[in-house]
Amino acid sequence: MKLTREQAADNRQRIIETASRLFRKHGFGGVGLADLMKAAGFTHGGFYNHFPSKEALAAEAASLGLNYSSSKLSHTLMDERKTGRSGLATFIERYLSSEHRDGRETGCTISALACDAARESGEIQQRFAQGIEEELMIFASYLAKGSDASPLSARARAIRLLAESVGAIILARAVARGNPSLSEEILQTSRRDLAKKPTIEPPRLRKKRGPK
Amino acid sequence: MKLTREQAADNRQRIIETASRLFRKHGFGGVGLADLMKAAGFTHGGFYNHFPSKEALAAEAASLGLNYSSSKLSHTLMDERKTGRSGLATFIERYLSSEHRDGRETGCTISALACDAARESGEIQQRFAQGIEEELMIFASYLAKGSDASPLSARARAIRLLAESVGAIILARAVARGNPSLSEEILQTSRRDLAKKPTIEPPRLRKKRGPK
DNA sequence: TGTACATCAGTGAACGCGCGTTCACTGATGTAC
DNA sequence: TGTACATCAGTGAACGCGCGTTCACTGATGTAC
Repeated sequence: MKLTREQAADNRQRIIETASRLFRKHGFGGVGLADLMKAAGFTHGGFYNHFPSKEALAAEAASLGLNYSSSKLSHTLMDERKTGRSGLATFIERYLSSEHRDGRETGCTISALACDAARESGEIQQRFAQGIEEELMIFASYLAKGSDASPLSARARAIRLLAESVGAIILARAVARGNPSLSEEILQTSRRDLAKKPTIEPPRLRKKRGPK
Repeated sequence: MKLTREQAADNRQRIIETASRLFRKHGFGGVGLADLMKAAGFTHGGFYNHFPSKEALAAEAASLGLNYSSSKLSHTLMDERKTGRSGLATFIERYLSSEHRDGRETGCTISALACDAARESGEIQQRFAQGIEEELMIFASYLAKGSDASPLSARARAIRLLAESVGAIILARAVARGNPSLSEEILQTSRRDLAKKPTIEPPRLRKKRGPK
């Protein structure tokens, strides 16, 4: 029952794609290989024809998800020329939506698995580092364009933007079924305020409240 | 070998404290009850004398960790009267330190377990919601004090502050062993820029770069 | 206050189950001649 | 181009292991009288 090389490569890819989705949904430890292979349409014995270990698959699956997110982010930001709408605003609206909160399986790999990655091997952390670095560069290049901010400052703003986006959606997910209105509030607040470029934000009145 | 009620209650508390540490380090699924009970100094058979299930312990352990964080945060912010240093600056410096990044076991429960909580039951998510709400109120009350910002705005700023803090340390942890310098950069950038109150941040020069 | 007994937090062995991994086997593909 | 054989991606059963949970048992505590 040997397959053509092409078919075998396709099957391998299908396993990675399935793993990428299931790991995002349940965590690296939350899916067994048997279920995973079944979801991809195979029996679980054949797993080791493609990968040396579950961890190796986890690394590939992480990379796949991270790469997909990067290219999607890049397109979202660049599309502002077509749509005439701020690419950053579009990103924020989508990323901090309740659909994205409820759709870990098909959403951002960083927000779905960053906590798990903290407990994983250096190999997996390297994949995350590459994915995060890629997204930071995309954000920084976008932020540097059309402003006189130095590249350094654009880089710093990219880091803060990613940190707040990831942090907000993780918080919203952590309370989604425990306090839905708090979850919505977190998303709404972040959506509303992240879209404001910090530099456009009007300086607050400094009328100081006297001591006592 | 029955114990006094007081001793039994102490033992129960010791199990929760041990669980709180180990869950933060390894995740809810990353620690077995046998290891957990052993770490607390017991054989694992006695677990069900104290808790109906592992999940029930997870909920108690989450609450314990979250309550501890809240009271620590409250003290850090209030201590600025004694230390003469901005309580917020002290918090940020500690929270986004490499020590905290490397010390999940004794650090913030939200940043250690928020991703896991997203996959857990409503019961555990309720505990997280309570803990997060508590921290938001502490931040908001601090931010509202000594400024003329409306309570609404203080609340919004509290949400963003928590989101960015949590997001930054989670990102830093996800790449700590895969790209240590990126991890440091994320912490440093967030430390440096989060400490600036957004309103104090000087408006950027608007000298616009001409098209082309 | 003293005695008899129920309580219950411990111990340690056992339960079934699902895990990651291994293995013998299959049979169409790809290759050597 | 045709034949003989090695390759290898599948299948499905099995491996040891650790998991959460259960259970019979222990014996000092706490209680009823």
